[in-house]
Amino acid sequence: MSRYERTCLIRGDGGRAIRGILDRIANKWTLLVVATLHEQRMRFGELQQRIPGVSQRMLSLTLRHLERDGLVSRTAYPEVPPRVEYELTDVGRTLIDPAVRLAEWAVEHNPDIDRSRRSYDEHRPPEPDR
Amino acid sequence: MSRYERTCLIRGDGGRAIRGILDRIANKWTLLVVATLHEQRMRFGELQQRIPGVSQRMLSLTLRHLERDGLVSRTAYPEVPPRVEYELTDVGRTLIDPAVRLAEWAVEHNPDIDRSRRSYDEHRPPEPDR
DNA sequence: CCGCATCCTCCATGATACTG
DNA sequence: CAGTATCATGGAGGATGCGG
Repeated sequence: MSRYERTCLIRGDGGRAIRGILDRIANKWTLLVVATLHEQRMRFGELQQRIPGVSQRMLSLTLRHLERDGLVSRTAYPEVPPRVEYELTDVGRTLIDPAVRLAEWAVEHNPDIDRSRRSYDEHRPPEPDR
Repeated sequence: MSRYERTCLIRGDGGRAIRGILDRIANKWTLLVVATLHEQRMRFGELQQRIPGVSQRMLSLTLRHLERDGLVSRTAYPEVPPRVEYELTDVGRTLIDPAVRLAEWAVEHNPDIDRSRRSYDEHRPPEPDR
């Protein structure tokens, strides 16, 4: 794949494709939920315990978005007390791979980036006063 | 790499690494700028022409963030009128690969997701009135 | 030509409280 | 247990005008 072809995959159609997927995953919790569910199917409360810091509201919203996109399936059992289990769909599982690539990149280059930021901020000190 | 190890890359340290990289690239323009610069070094105005819809302000902000992170280098030529050229750094170029994976995933699965959304919205019609 | 300053709007996130 | 309802807030993004 040539350099030009690679950028076309990103820039194609004015970037609508890549933007669509970013709009989906580029929020605080989606990838964490997907990664957590990748280990095994799980109940709501279990998910909340395993994802430190997520609120009931945000977990609920995230799961519903994922369900709507067909990346997660939801199964409610008619019991008392209620039990609801979430599970990655086949499509949802395919998202793990590109997400892991991204995580690998992050882990590998975070030191470089942090260093660059410190250097940049040093040469252009932000508001001294105020 | 086992399934557990893969999720660890994403969930490790409570997801801080993946969140960091998402905070960087998960905005409207960053990946488009990186992909466009991947073809060749380029001036500000040329970038703006090649990225449909970007405003001067957002292009300027995006470029400065990328420069701060060390993904893009900026060269200003002391001429009149001013000329400024932007170019991916070595680190910046390494971002293309994971970004392309993501774009491939998007292109491949967008149809599935669109179908799922339509189906979901059909069975749960949103506010009929109002 | 390049790009910063200002003002404004909207949405994602979060805290809290309530319900089946 | 598994959510929804309500309210508050910060930051992303856009429009416009000025400045070197």
